[in-house]
Amino acid sequence: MIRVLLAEDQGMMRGALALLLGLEEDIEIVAQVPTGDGVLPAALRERPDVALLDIEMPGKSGLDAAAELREHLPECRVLILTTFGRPGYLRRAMEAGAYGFLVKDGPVEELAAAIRRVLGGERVIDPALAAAALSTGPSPLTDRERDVLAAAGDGSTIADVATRLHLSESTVRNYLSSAIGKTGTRNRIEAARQARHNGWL
Amino acid sequence: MIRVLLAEDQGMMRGALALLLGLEEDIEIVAQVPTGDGVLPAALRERPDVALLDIEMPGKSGLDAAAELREHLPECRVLILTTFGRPGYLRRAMEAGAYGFLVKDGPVEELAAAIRRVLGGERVIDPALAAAALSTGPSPLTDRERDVLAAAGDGSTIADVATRLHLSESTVRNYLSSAIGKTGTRNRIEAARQARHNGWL
DNA sequence: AGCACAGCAGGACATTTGTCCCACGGAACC
DNA sequence: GGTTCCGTGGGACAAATGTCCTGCTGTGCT
Repeated sequence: MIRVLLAEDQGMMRGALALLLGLEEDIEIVAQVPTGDGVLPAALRERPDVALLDIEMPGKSGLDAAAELREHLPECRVLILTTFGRPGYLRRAMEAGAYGFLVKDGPVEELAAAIRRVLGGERVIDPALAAAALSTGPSPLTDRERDVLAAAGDGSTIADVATRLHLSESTVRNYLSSAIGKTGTRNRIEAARQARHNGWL
Repeated sequence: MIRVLLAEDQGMMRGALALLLGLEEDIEIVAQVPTGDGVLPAALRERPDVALLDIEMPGKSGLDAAAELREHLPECRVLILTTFGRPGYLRRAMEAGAYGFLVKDGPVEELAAAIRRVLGGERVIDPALAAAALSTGPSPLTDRERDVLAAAGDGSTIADVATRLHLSESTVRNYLSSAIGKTGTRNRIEAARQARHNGWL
């Protein structure tokens, strides 16, 4: 029996996947968690063979959870399952020690197959996505540029961001300008969109 | 047998739901479509009893598809299934003649139950969501304000929007200013966020 | 006929945003 | 010891944005 932990915030998706995987004779869902923070405790308790992690979740992201798992439960194989095939996500997933990266667009049959392959030590990655990740390259943004861009992307003014990050307005302007330059966009909104699209935030 | 049409763009979700509903003894998935445009043709061909429609899909939205169904196949009951419980979505779903409105957060068991209830002529709506929809009120935006806000919310400049909508820059500025005022926000980005959040776009 | 309101457009003005300078301290890497 | 980044700030300036006003048309309602 392959013991699987399932982390996914959307109730219906989580329930459907659990039910579905439960139908496989060799797979057993030993834990279901709806948040990123719940992953490590549940994993330490249940010791699953494979962790199936969504990225966008309340609390910690699935990528952060993957990094935690590698540190505290390295024998547990991580399989990322996400809505968005962002190049930066794939890159970060690999850096966090994930064994596989699936997008939710594919057919469901892929899922059980991927779990088995990952358990066998194989890497499971959509080739097209891998190519995109390589051609996009790593994020050109520095840490602070990323922070500022993330904080400014929701319509906050420069003054807001400065207050929130304890920076001067000048500094915020400078980081934004630099982020806009590096992303080749025309303003902070496009820059934030672009960065988000690439999985850089 | 309840004949169900399933429209959902995300492959894994669609597959999982189809499999799941197929397990129910009284439910049969007679069509699966990944786009809004595919709904009506498939419905006319298969004559389902219930149409289970996602809202955010490529092509037509599920809300538009619901309106089409009411016109061309009024005996088919529409059940909206969406990720986002936006007040404006619920309002528009009701106006489009939907019988039920479910968010994907709930448990999967809800789904089959909702299908049966909708077929029985019952309305299925999350009470909390209904309250939110009523308290939020209808969209205060005029058609053009909505168009302009939607076109400007992605980082486009005023000049871009003016060109795209064949308006003068002055007009675009005026609509934006008015939309910002009506939403009680500070700039176009916040206004667009707010409007999107309420399901007004 | 009168009124309100949507759609459209222009002008004037203040504020915000984006760009390009400069500067300083610290860390990392020769 | 020098060089090159990053993080942090300031100032000056141009461009974009947001506000407020005026004006015109058409439609619908009373």
